[in-house]
Amino acid sequence: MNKTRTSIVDIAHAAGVSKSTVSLVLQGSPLVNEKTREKVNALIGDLGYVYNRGAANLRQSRSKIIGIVVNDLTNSFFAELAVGMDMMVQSAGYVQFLAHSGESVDRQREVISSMRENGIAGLILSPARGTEASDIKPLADSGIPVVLVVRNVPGAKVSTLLSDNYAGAKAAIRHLISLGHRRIAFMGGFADTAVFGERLRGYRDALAEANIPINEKFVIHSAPSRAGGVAAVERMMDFAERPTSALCLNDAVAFGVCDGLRSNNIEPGKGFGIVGFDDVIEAKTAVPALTTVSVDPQGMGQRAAQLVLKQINAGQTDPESIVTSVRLVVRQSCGAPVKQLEELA
Amino acid sequence: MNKTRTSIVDIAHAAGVSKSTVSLVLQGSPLVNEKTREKVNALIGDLGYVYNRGAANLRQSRSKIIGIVVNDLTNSFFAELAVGMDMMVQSAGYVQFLAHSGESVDRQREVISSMRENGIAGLILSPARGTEASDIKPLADSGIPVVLVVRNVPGAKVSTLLSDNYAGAKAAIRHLISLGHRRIAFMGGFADTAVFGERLRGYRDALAEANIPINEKFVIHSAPSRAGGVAAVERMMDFAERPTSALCLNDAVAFGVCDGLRSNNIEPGKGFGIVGFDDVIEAKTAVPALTTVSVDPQGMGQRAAQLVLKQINAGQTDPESIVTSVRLVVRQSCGAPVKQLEELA
DNA sequence: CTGTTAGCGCTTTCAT
DNA sequence: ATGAAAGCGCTAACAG
Repeated sequence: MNKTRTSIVDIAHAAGVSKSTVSLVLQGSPLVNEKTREKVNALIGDLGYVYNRGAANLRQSRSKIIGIVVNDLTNSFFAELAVGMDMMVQSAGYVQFLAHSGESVDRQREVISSMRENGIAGLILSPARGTEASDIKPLADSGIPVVLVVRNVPGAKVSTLLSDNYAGAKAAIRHLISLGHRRIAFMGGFADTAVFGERLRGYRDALAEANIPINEKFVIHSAPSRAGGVAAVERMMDFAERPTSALCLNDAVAFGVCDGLRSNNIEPGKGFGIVGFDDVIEAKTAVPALTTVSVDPQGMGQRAAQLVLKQINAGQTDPESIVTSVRLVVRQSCGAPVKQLEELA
Repeated sequence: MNKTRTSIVDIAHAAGVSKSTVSLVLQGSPLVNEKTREKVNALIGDLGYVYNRGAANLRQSRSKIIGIVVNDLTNSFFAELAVGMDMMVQSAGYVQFLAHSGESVDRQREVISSMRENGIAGLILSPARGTEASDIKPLADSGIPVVLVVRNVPGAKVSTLLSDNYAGAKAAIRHLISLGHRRIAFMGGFADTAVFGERLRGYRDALAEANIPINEKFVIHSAPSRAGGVAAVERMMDFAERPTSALCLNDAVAFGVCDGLRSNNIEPGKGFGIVGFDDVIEAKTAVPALTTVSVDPQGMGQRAAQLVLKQINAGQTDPESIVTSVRLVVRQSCGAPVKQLEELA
């Protein structure tokens, strides 16, 4: 209703004190007389005063706003990630600008610069595909902490949270072993990406750890796609001694493996154990029964938020630190998870 | 790096002009000499100046920030909603505080008040269950436009966007009719909620419109749940003349109907046409093949954003207006949509 | 076309 | 324990 919001001087005037005193009350300073404090607080309620954080920010030249840019909020993985961040940010008394880049680097650039103008104290970025170091350089250089999540940006000297592919693969294989499997394949992908290498290494080490000799034929290379999954199964069908289960490079491959098995009259989950890395590529399509390995997105979000907050409070970003190793969990999606080996058809 | 960001006076000084002139350049005023403008713009680039929108907001006592609070970002419906809002908000040159209340009214209250202190120009709220008019009253009273989406808050005198249940049901029935169906059931729910009434009315009117006599037995009441869907099918199996398709009260019922059909050896989508209202209750579980009627969440988000923006620009909220009727679309989820009647088994 | 001046609402020495 | 005064970075009259 009011043309101008009631301000600190309004209530100072009404209380017959100076605005400095009111400011002290607002900050909960112990220096102020109990009576004055009460009077002031009463007036604050009566006049419907609301603190103007923008003015305070200007004066102190710092803010309690953190920026979050997510490449695809539509993908439930990233939505969960955002929720995790939200939790930490709020409980630290901050607010967040949260924007969706839709995998557009242009959009992302605009949004980041807009957030910068609005005075964010830190930024968490789940980068759009194709993001370059130069996209975040100005921000980082100006002393605003930046934390990258989920995806790496080559050349960017900022803290980054990535999932631990090695540990994830290891966990998956241990899971299969614990269910009685010994002939376990690794399906999908080619040795041309870091991700493939890390996951395969986890596969090898977990098998070695269990004294299971590695059958090199069981590492079945194929396109890291649904079609690739089908192809891998076709390859496998020719083996004299077939695997009883597989770790798939990602969920797309896992879906393809399901397809391939079905067309060979094997029921996935029942006739063959599958664990897929959950990269949530196809999260929007129907999810078949599957056991997946994935990072806990909310947990990752929380950690990311904690990290920016820490850097903000530290007053300076230590741009060299590259953080990794997010805990991975084995979880079941709906339907048929991998069964004990004995129960398989 | 710099202790203090370079400001308008720094570049004014460097350019040998006054800060007012720089300000004018920043605002793209035509009053300023071409040469000066160029010089200033050059300096802006060189000195790495970034506009301090907070200061401007303070001076003008208005902001280009809008607040969005969503009850559950984890639910893909609301995530899409948020994305739709994001689109409009950004392209209008605004930024958004976006927070997740997790269905907690307390959390929601905190978040709203925090946003208020941070000077939002408007608020879009997808209210947590149990939200009361008093939760938004102070904001609205202070002249900040508030728009409610998806859920109503009784007693709140603010603009509200709800889905049009009547039109949705009508669209669904027309769709089934266009596929050749004439014996169409309405499954799930009891006549105790407004939603049920509206959807049933749409069902009736669409049938009437096509001169299809209504068979009251085809309105099969049951719990509005998955179990209720199963029950409805069981009931239907006893009919001498069975329906060939159904509109289900919501997706939960629709899933149950699928279950029920399968246990009677009827393949849903192939042997029986199903359209469900997509309330996205089970969006996080596997989605069976289904044709659904739902509001387009992104579209709804966009409309909500347009509405707040309009009210912000109008300079005053017209608190009486209650907007409804969001367009509903018939869409197919993955798998088997409803077939032409002739193709049914 | 450009400079001067006066704040926006708050915090923060520095006095008192 | 409280007040006076200066100033954060910007805009908006109003002069010139």
